[in-house]
Amino acid sequence: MRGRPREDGIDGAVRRAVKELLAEAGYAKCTVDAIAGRAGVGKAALYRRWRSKAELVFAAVVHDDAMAGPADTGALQGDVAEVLAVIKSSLDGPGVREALPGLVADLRADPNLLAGFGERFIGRERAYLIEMLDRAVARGELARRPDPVAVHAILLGTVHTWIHLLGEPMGPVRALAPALTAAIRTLGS
Amino acid sequence: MRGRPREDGIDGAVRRAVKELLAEAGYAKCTVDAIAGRAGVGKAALYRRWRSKAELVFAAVVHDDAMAGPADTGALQGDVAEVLAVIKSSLDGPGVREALPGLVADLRADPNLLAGFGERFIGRERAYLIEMLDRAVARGELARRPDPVAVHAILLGTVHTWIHLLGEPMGPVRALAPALTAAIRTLGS
Amino acid sequence: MRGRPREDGIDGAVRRAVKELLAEAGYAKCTVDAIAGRAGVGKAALYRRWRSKAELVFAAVVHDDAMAGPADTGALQGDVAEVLAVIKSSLDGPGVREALPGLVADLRADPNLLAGFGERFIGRERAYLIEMLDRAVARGELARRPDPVAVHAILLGTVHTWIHLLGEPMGPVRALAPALTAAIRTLGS
Amino acid sequence: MRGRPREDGIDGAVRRAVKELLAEAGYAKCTVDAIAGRAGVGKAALYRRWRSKAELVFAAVVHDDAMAGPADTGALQGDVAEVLAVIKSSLDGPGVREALPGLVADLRADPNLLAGFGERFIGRERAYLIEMLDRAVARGELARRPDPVAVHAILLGTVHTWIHLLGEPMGPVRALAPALTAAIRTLGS
DNA sequence: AATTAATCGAGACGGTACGTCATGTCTTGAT
DNA sequence: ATCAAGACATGACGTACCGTCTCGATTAATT
Repeated sequence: MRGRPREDGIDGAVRRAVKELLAEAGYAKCTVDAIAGRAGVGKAALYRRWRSKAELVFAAVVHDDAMAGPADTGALQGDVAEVLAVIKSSLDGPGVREALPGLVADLRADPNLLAGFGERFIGRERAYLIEMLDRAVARGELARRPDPVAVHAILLGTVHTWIHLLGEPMGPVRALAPALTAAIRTLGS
Repeated sequence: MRGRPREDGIDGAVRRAVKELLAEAGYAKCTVDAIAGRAGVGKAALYRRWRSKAELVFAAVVHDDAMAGPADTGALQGDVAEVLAVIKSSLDGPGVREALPGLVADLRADPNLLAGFGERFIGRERAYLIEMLDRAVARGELARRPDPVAVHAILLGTVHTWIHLLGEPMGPVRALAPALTAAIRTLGS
Repeated sequence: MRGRPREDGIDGAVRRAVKELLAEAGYAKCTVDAIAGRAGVGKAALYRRWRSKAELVFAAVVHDDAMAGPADTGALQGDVAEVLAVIKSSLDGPGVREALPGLVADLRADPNLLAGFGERFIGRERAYLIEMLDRAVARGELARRPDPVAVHAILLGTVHTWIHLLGEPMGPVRALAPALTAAIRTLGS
Repeated sequence: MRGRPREDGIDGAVRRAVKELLAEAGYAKCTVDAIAGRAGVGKAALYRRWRSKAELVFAAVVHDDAMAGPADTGALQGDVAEVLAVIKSSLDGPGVREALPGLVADLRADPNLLAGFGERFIGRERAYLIEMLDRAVARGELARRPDPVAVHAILLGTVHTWIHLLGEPMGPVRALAPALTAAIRTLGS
């Protein structure tokens, strides 16, 4: 016997409720009870799916369809511009802006969460970058592949810090592409 | 009537207690009650000195001598290396590593805190960078002064994200100086 | 169309499970889920038979043969002793001791339940007492029939309170018969 | 250093809130949150004073001023009438009627509570009865002192069961005094 | 034999209460 | 006016229970 299967609509309703509440009220006011109420769902259904509020919000906000796949523009600077756009969209969507700092803070407290985040978010982005760098090497734009961690820090870091630490509006991300491409070229020379 | 003057040893005892608790248990377990207990101090004494837990931990963890002043090395790349070193030391000290994500999260929740932090930390660093960039323009290394916010995002972002988001050990920061200098040159050309 | 008939063994398995859980853990820990699990039965099967946990436990714990029928001993004091014995056996069986206070509490909360209980348990006992009193009047032992509610309160109350409120072991119930018979005689004089 | 002393008004405000809620909505709706809200008190203040909801309601409902002291009327039947009145007032006051079944149920679950109840309520009442019986023996109304537990069961049980189990309105308790006095006389002959 | 319909165990669902914990404020008596 | 101690209001968290509902499988009586 398998028992009653989990209802389909709940995951979606919860994700929607989380994003709405984050946008309306911020991470602090985004209560588990409020989420359940907004989604028309009992708290038990939430904790059956996610082990804590952090996991719940994380799952709602880190959308799986981000980083769909590497886009090959034929030149390193074009690829960098693409990556920057994807990174920005994944850090600046509705809800993410408000949630991310709180989420990153919760990561430190829960090793399980940290591992999941590293694997699902950082790891996938890293793989994308490695492909991009390897293509540039194959094309002859880079003499050797630079340390992917350093490249990751430069690209993700610039966008993430601009949005979440400096607190100033960020213009079009493409404007950064030439400068950051130059940095990558220096690392790969 | 001036009343009893504030006791001297409290600030130091509190800073020590905060750092110990951060190292032992992380930001979440670093409770205000725990801090007061560890420091042998009443909570009122804490809130008489700092307005919130975030201010308290911030004061305990960010050393004021971090941004002592701009060091003029005579060349842009040297200045960048200096700045990176200062940034890293201010983000990677004992306690900061554990505290910073939680601190940044609290910042979002409280606009007052955000303003204070922006002024005291971001603003000072920004001023430092502007001096550095102006010197490079004067020297002829840059055709014009690039947007300081962008430069700030690149330098602070790379270090901050490497340490606090990627979760991988960061090598000597000087190795990044050439690449990030190249980025700045591109922005200022 | 009649569909699949109810399985035979379920009632018995449930009663056994309820009694075991009451004895092991008391009324509070005697959860509906625990009962279902112990009896190897789904919760739906329980709620198909009884409308609430209170009904379920009540049915499991109160044996229907308790109030089999009035026993005519030929004298009021003998009848009282019989009634007391029946009352005690219905309040002191295995499981009842642990369950009754919780059951009575649930009764207060649900008027439907209260009505059902009153009819099935109190009412039947009351009818028995009325028969007994009428026989005594017919015999000439009582001048008139006293208020059956008062008699009920005296007989049931003494046993019920001794067992469930005073918390002290109760000796043979026959010892009480002369005293309580005297009380009834006073009421009926 | 002793710290801030507990506020005086809280105990009283809580007791009042509990009684009001019990009278308005019954034991089930008498939530801890509702009590705290009605009393204008935080939940922490409640759990600082009582370890559970049961202890809280118990303290609010079992008033210490009940059973102020034995009243000597000069005759056993008068004393019995007095005791019955006191017992009834302690079981039928505002709030008690609704709370008692739930409270008695909770007693079974918590041995600490059971001990407290036995000592503070049953024990005090028992002592009262013993005095009453000894006076009757001294007066020559009884040949010997009957078992106080049996007397307790008869007096408390009749009233308690009438109110809380039979669910019928109880007339003036004095009407029971002659009958129950006869029972006691029989036990003490 | 095929259909129909009520049952079965398993377990997810909404609702609601509980008891714990953290923050920032306030109140003692003492210094 | 400050100190240590600790009580206070507020409000979120995660757990537990109840009674309902849904699933696929099983079982008989009716077609």
